[in-house]
Amino acid sequence: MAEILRPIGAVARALDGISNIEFKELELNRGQYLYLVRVAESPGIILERLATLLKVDKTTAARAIQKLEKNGILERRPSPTDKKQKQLFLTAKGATLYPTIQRENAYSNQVALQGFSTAEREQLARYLNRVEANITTDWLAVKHGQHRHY
Amino acid sequence: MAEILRPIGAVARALDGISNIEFKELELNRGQYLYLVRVAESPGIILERLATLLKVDKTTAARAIQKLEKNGILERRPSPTDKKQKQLFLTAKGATLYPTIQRENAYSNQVALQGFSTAEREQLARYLNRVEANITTDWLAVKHGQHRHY
DNA sequence: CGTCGGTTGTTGCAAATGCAACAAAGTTCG
DNA sequence: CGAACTTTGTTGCATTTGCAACAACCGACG
Repeated sequence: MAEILRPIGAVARALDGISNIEFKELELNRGQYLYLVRVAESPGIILERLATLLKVDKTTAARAIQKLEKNGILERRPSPTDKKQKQLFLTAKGATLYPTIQRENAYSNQVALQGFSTAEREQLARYLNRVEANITTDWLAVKHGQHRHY
Repeated sequence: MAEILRPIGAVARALDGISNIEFKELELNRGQYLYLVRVAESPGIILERLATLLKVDKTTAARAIQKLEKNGILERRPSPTDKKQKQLFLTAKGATLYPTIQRENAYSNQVALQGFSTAEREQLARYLNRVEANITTDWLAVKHGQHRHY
């Protein structure tokens, strides 16, 4: 059976490692760029949804967001419809960082896809979206305490 | 341009999160399973190579290995040919954990590839190996302090 | 031989990560 | 309504993670 776990893990760690090093000069700590871009693209998003999108623990996301808020990169506003929720928005300062992150990510994406034809790139993207959908179910289940039997 | 960074990151975090939760009952802490399987498959491997294979910082690998040694899961022996190097081997205890990890990983792999034909699975695996090769160069360069311009 | 660049491994910080356990607000349904 | 369950967010703790900086060894080249 074809094995995809290892290259996916290795590529993800490599790309994340590169980004973390490169974003130090933006004074972004490890992982923070992930949250920043998602808030930029979905203003008003809430913590729980962000954590689910990124597949990180909600407490991890909570603290990353606290840090970003303390550093003046994003702000939290109480949701008008649900007092539990806090909506997330970029500050002006945060908005200035977004294009740089995008440019870096686009570059890494391009490096990752070197030698791929347009058709291959699109096919790979479609495959990966299917894989993500496949694994999301199990991720949520295991996160919520369910046991898988194998 | 097709975007592959995000699904790769999300899938990797999801799979890693699942494995870490499931391997708690083997008394393996976060990430340790990665090192264990590689040592199982390449007895005598050294730290530096392990870190490069996994795309983690060598200090991270060093401490994971120290912990695994302390817990009696693997052992380090001085290399006969190079006094700098320490070769890694599983202990009997470590060897008993390997099949379980393999079974879990195979299951996750199968879940990830649900709905994929055999041909699609193989193609995706080939694509991912190409991506890994593409990104490894940049990862090594950035890790060694080089700047990319984009 | 000896020094000098590359390899391999280690500690010292500082920080992120995530499981438990909780709190508070919402929702469902008798 | 109101109790039970779910959603959303938070702290406490233990741990991993990784950049700097170092030390020891190797190998090549004058």
